[in-house]
Amino acid sequence: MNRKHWLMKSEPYAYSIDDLERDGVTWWDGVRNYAARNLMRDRMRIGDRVLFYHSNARPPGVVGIAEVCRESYPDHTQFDSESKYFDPKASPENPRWFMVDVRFVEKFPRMVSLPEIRATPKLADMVLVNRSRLSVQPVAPEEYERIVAMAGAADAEA
DNA sequence: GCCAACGTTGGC
DNA sequence: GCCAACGTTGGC
Repeated sequence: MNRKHWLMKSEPYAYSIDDLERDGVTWWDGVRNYAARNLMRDRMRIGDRVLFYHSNARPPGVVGIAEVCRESYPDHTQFDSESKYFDPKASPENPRWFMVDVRFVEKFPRMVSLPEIRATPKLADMVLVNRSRLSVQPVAPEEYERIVAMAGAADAEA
């Protein structure tokens, strides 16, 4: 299977891995960055694995795994004038922002923190380390497997 | 709470 | 199309 790997950031105060475990599935609304949008819209496929990252946490880090379970469709919050994600330039006929759905796979036995990731030479090329602001980003297969191993998790690919 | 990095907007 | 001003992300 040609599964790809991603990392998606969420502030745990807004939506945490525990929220995803409770909900089972969630839509990934609110992405308003073109590079991140393009990855969701054009590249993400059902079955791709997602490292779930808690940003703005102390410490920040990867806390679990999710899986893409619905491919890109318009993010409805762009049409909602009450939403903080409202985009007046978007319309249902001409949507600008897209999202995917992700399904809970597992919560790690322990977080793999950003300081640990930075301290791991084989993770030095991660987008996370080099382009800190991208909230949806690709992860190399070997990076994914290393982080799963560092978390003491069962092999999520098995 | 600060602020560096960097993405976006808009005037020209 | 450039680039200055501005806004946001996110680590610390």
